[in-house]
Amino acid sequence: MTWSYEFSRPALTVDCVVFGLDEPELKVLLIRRDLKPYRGKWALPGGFVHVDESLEDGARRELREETGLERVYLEQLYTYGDVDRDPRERVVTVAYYALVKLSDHRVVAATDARDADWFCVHDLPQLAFDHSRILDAAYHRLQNKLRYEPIGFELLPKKFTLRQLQGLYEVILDRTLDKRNFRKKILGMGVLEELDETETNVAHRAARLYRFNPKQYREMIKRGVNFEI
Amino acid sequence: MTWSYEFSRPALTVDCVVFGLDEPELKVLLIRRDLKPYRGKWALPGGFVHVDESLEDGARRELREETGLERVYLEQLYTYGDVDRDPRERVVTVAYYALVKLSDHRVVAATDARDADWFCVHDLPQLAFDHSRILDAAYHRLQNKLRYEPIGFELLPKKFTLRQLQGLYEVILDRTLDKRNFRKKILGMGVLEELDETETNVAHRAARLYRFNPKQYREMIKRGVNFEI
DNA sequence: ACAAAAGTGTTCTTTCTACACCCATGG
DNA sequence: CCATGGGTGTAGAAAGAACACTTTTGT
Repeated sequence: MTWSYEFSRPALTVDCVVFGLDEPELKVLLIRRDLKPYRGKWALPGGFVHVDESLEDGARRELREETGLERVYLEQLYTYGDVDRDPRERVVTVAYYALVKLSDHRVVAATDARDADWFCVHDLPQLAFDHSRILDAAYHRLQNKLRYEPIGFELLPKKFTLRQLQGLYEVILDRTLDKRNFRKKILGMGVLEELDETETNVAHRAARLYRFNPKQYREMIKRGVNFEI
Repeated sequence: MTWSYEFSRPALTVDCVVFGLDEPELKVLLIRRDLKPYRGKWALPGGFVHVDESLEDGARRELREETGLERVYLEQLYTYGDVDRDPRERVVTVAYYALVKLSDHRVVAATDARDADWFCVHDLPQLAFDHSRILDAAYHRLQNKLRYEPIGFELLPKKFTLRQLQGLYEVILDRTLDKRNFRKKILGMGVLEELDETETNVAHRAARLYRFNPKQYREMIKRGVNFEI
């Protein structure tokens, strides 16, 4: 461990894969680059880490600056450090993924006079740098994590129907689920609060609304039961 | 994304949590610091990332330089970037964990005239920096990963008994397993090759030796079956 | 012959999977 | 009254958990 190469450090950035549910589709927020390498190509929101902010703070700051998003679920994904992943110079990036409630964040784009847009996870444009690879990893992580942690609720409005929840699982896991088994399982865990409210403005029987109860979830964990769909 | 702070980049290091099985104990390899902050304290092997090497290459180089270990199983764990995690200056570290066959690497210490030693995972000294936190995270990752990926074999000699394998799972998962159910499950997966050899030098009936077959494992994955203990 | 660990099946319980009809509501 | 999705239970299959004795070998 020496200090000798002090003058040639890799640069450090953060990049965020932002997922949003635009029922019935799962989408990702991308930004069109207006700078030199890959100019005009779509890329993940992100940027350089400041020397006086933590990695997560940096990721949140970049999200705010580039997309206007705040207070989202954010989790570190992986760190990418191939020597030639940026043609300009050595850049190591710490990738995060975020889950946002599109219901709360309808208007997102162009905050920074930049071109930003939501793309279907299964119909993505070519991306700058190694961002496709990062996005793939984020999607796989989301698929895995969804199965044993209650992160799906981060993508739905606070009040939702069981049908919405099931649709969310189906689109992310990319397979159909049995309606009765799904309801049995999720209700059996006792982490959903049944509300005295139903959907409105639907041309058929209105579905009951539910709310995720994090307190009940934590108690369930303490009991040693684990969330799993 | 600007280039304006070019002159104040965080430093970038890699640190490795090296696990080894010293039957019946799970151990971790630590190095005693001989430099300024936390001098004399135990720490994870690691050091600065060179500008012309990938993160994983850096981790492997540091492992070689500080512990003499080569060709080990290595996987990225998490990146730690709290602003004050190093008292000298801003240092972001990409943590890896490694699994080594102690049978192949009996002699490890002092390669670099440094003090290195193996410690029981459940009886660790105070560590420098935030290394305790990193080690905890690595141990949890190992516990989780062990349950659904065949990484345990990285800690055993090529030929091993079912008892050794079970002991490995028990010490890492920190609970006892039923012998018959364990054998049924692991043999039922068809990824172990039964050898025509048995233990030697034991004061009781000698157990049969087995070998992990990665090819059979890959075929099992292709069939959509998943490894899970 | 004894100590020490190897090796081996069955039963019960729990969880998972597959599957079809009536109901409520809005148009 | 009809179209649309909401809501509900059961039976069979598979997986998981609990459990005890005989065999082999070295000393």
